[in-house]
Amino acid sequence: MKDLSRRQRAILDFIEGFLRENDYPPTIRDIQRELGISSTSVVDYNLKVLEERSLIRRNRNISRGIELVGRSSGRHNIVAIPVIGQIAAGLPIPVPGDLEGSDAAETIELSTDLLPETRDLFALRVKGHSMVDALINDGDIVLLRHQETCENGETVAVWIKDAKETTLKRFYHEGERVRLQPANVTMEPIYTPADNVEIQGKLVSVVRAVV
Amino acid sequence: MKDLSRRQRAILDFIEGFLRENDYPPTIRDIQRELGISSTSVVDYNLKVLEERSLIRRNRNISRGIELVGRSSGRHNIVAIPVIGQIAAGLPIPVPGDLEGSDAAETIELSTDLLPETRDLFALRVKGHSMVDALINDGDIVLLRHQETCENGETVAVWIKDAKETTLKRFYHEGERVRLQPANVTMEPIYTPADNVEIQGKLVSVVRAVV
DNA sequence: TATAGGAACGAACACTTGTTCGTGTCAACT
DNA sequence: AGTTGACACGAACAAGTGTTCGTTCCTATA
Repeated sequence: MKDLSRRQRAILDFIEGFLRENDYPPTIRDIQRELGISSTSVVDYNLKVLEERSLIRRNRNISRGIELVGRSSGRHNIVAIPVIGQIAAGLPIPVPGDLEGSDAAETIELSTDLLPETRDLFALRVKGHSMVDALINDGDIVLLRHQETCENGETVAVWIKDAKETTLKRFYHEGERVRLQPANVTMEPIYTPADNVEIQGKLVSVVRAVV
Repeated sequence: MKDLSRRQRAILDFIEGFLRENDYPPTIRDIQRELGISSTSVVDYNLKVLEERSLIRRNRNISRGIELVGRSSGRHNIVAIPVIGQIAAGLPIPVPGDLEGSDAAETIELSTDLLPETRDLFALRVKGHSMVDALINDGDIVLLRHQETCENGETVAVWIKDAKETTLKRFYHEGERVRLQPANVTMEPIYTPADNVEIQGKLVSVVRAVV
């Protein structure tokens, strides 16, 4: 494939920047003015070239109908997940009261390609070192999906009633009892009666920002 | 603040959805058609109301000049970081050859509020369990900033020459030797001569998508 | 030198889109 | 009944914007 001309690259860059700034695409005349091109038809000509190489998509009969195909600055599949509290060994985890309250205190934004699905998600900040056996550190953010049951082998946040603590383990039904298996393969599982645990949510992702 | 009328809420919802679909804002007539409103001036009237409550921003003299203020579907501070390879105990990590090659194989998108800064970043997928002492699991993605020196206490990817392996540890200069401290507090540090290590990059973040 | 095609030019044209204005409806209040 | 204000209507207008077309410039190739 032939290289883009300098002008075509400049147009592409401008569109990208414009979209980043403005939330709406530029017009042909915006491009013309910015690049000092004397005619709109030149812009149109070059846009057609860009379109043929499917670097952009153009929506005819529509003003400002330019979309970036590479979408590196276009629309993202981003979800904002509310960080509704903390999770620590000795505390029950907060209940996702108003998942829809979009103006919550804090949110974490993740692209959906990291997430199998995005419904019923909430996030908690980990306090303390009680979950190092799940390879989760103090200060990490865990993403959970709210659910009260789970399949064997899923990692879930469970409240252990008699010990009065929350933990993150792989969960296995084994008849009358359950096995809670640490993610860290070198550590031993916990066995406890099935009615001694309450599943709080399923672990979906862990994000650690290193200071 | 008074409630929005049903019509105003419908308009707001439509704009939001349209923006999610289309990469460009709707026109007044798009809104009119969708909501079955008989006149563009009604839409204009209601948009003015929405604007007064600063739920949207309107760019006059510009077609499709509607921007959402809540920006829940607006522009995000998202960076796409290239996943340039794998990191494993026995292998040197790949060098970020062409960081600018935007059409690389895979990228991971993160919002910048998780990242102190976004320059020189690259990502590696972790293979194997050799980094559990840094609370990093097989399959995790580590974000590194390319640098060859570091401050005491920073977690860095180091190549240990005589052992011929890569590891992620907190790094401390201690005179002639260096101390490599696992993140897991229960594990012992490694001491080795300073000229036996090569710093590959500084750990910035860890992302784990749980299957 | 002649020719062809890529790239650019300028202007006119037509469609798209926001704005305005006079009017109408309806409920709440005086 | 009269008044007011929020909301809606329809139509005409004006500005914004994409498209088209004839033309020119330039370089490569025969």
